[in-house]
Amino acid sequence: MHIRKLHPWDLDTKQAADVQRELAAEVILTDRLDPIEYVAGIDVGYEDGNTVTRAAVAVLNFPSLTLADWILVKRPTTFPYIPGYLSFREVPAIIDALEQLKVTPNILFCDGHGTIHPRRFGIACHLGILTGLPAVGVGKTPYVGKHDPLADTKGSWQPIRHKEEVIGAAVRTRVGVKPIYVSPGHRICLETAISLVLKCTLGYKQPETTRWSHRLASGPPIPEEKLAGGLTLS
DNA sequence: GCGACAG
DNA sequence: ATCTTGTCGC
Repeated sequence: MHIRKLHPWDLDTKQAADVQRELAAEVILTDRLDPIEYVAGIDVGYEDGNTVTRAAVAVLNFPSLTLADWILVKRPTTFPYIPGYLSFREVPAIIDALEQLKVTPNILFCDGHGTIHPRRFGIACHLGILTGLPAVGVGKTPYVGKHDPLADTKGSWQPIRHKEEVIGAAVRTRVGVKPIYVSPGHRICLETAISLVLKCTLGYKQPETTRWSHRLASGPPIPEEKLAGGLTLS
């Protein structure tokens, strides 16, 4: 798939913030989805004391959630982790991975936030704008904003507000477990994003997309036969 | 000025 | 993110 090159990556935080404010204006927060046949999970891991970045993408058939395609790429780490600028550290490697995919996904599920961000431009928004694809942010911990307590039932959720604005939601995907944080990245509204995340979630806290990509990016090497295709995470 | 701070 | 022991529950 082809990805737009809208700006350089070797920027300081001042310049990066300008890029974020500029591109945030392009983000679409209403549904402009194509029929969903493939859902991609994206995650990044690190090796060798953070000097090597590993970007993984797992494309699952929807709604069966079996593996349709996957890719894992490694490249030198070029940007430090700075809250608010995660995409400048992880997106370059993710782009390398997406370009090598054989199956083009209809939507991207990113490990990290979308509009749950100081400037409303988290990594899911950045990937959505660069690829032009619908994108959703799926985070494990809160970042900015507050929300009321969640009911302890599967599927319950509460809006997250920041500066008089609803920017995402805390979603309980499993009883007795802390919620995950969902926010739109691009071409999708919050309610649809939550619904889709729940449809991709089976018996675990994280949706299957995240579980696959996380295992590829951070887990031990996976035997070829286990990745042959059409399989379910075990 | 002080505290908080996605992965 | 990564490292890493012990512990609780199905």
